[in-house]
Amino acid sequence: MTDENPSDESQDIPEDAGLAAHPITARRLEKLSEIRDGGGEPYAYRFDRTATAADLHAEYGDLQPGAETGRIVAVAGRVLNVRSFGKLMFPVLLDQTGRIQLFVASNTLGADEFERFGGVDSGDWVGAEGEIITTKKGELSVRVQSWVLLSKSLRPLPEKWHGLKDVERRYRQRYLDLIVSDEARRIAMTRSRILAELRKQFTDRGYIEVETPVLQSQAGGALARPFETHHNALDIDMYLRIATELHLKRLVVGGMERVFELGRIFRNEGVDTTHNPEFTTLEAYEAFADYRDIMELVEEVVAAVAEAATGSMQIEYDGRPIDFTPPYRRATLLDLLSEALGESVGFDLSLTEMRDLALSKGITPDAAWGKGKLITELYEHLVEPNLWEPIFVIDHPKETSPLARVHRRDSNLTERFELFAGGMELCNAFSELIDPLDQRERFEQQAKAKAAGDEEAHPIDEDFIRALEYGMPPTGGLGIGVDRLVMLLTGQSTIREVLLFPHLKPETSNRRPPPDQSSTTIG
RNA sequence: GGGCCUGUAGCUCAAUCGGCAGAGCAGCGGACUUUUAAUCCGAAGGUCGCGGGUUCGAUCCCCGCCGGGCCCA
Repeated sequence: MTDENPSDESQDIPEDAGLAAHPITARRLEKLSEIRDGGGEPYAYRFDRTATAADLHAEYGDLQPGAETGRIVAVAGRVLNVRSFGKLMFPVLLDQTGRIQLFVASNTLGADEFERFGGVDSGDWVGAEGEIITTKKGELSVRVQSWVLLSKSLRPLPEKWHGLKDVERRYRQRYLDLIVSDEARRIAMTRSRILAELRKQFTDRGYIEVETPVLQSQAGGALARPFETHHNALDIDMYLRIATELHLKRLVVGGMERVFELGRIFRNEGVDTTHNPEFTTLEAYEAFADYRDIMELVEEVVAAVAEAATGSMQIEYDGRPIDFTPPYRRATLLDLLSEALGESVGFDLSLTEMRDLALSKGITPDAAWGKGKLITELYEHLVEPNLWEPIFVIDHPKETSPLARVHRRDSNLTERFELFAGGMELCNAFSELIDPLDQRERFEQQAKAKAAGDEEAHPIDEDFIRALEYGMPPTGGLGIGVDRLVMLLTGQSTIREVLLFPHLKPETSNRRPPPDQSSTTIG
């Protein structure tokens, strides 16, 4: 969304006048003019790089101190800091692959070029060409024979040793975080590898990757509040999707037997360490499969992704080991609950008995809750917090699973599973509900809840029912919470660390007081 | 939504039981041809998040607001 309101105070970071107002940035503006006055260009158009930092360390990492290779390379990167001596400088360059030191000597470069290099500030982008050598102390370096300023930096970098600690600024100005934090770069790279491996796993199995609408006139496929927006030309309210489920299933109806979508969804709810308003899911649907087939699929995919991300199926999270080697334990929700309670619980209990049980565990049941909801609440309170090793929790109550197919052996239950690991729900999957008449009934129940004030209740999607009426093959479906998977595999305890740009409240200026309402004139 | 913590120099952090706000690093000036947080000398650098109140005097106490973190619902 763009904000065209010119009176908005979002521009609290000083532009030109502000940079001139502070000695550090003023000096850099001055250098910028000096470069231009001397006929130089502080912002280059391109540079021919012949080696990255990682290339050099891989090829020449074991040279002895004082080595000369005779090989000339051109490197490029951001100057992190410059250790400067009288006629020598040791700038450290950072590129996407890592660091490489430059060796800048007056007698190699010539007095004039050496002096010009003296004007380089930390943060500047520089390209340099020279021989690969090691210094007396053995540091692999490029002995600069020629260099070019690629981009002048006008702001100082955070301190080299402590880096950027201010969590808020690390999120708001992720570019700075990426410059100074190896960990921030590592997480970003690992996330990319995880996404790539997920894609590979599904495409290798014959799944077709598709894209379905983000903007919808009705948001379905999950129980959540959507973001609302408006289509001006059509003059209709629209919603951002809260799931990709219903469109993907339409595609299965259309005969696309294996489809998946890896994409962003949006839920209008609170923000905490595991929730961001927009997040990434992978949903996959496979015709002729049931939830047991999907469990096998998930085991293989998760294990492969763990291996791709960390190099191993055994990882550590929050100081505790997790082993992603298949197969994973499978247990029904009712068995797990019974185990936690020390007594057998099931739908044979009366509603009253179950409400009393809930009350005795500190849960205050809502009048509208049926047995299924009570069981789910008890399970969430007593079982979920203790799940750690990968486990498939299976056969959830029908009442709390409006999109899953009824269990073939128990009409109170559905054929559904959730994969838990490291205390987090990673996947949710079902034998999909393909009976259009059953689906309509489920929707109608949701409509009643909605009428009763449940804002997260599912709307009736007539076209989806119509699609089912044309006939959907038996299908197993799956949703993976990609951000949580990334958290687990990168060892992060908050979702904000695995999102490059996590949601934060807008930054507002505190430089000026808010407009005085009494003096505001409204036309 | 509730509780606790938090915002001070470019960065990382001190301090002031209410009385001229400090350090390290960075930056600036100087010395230095092999550094690895280089070292040494010197001079600088502040809207103490924003607004109000109490007070002779507020960065500190009180109220409100804004942002952030953690825990709980």
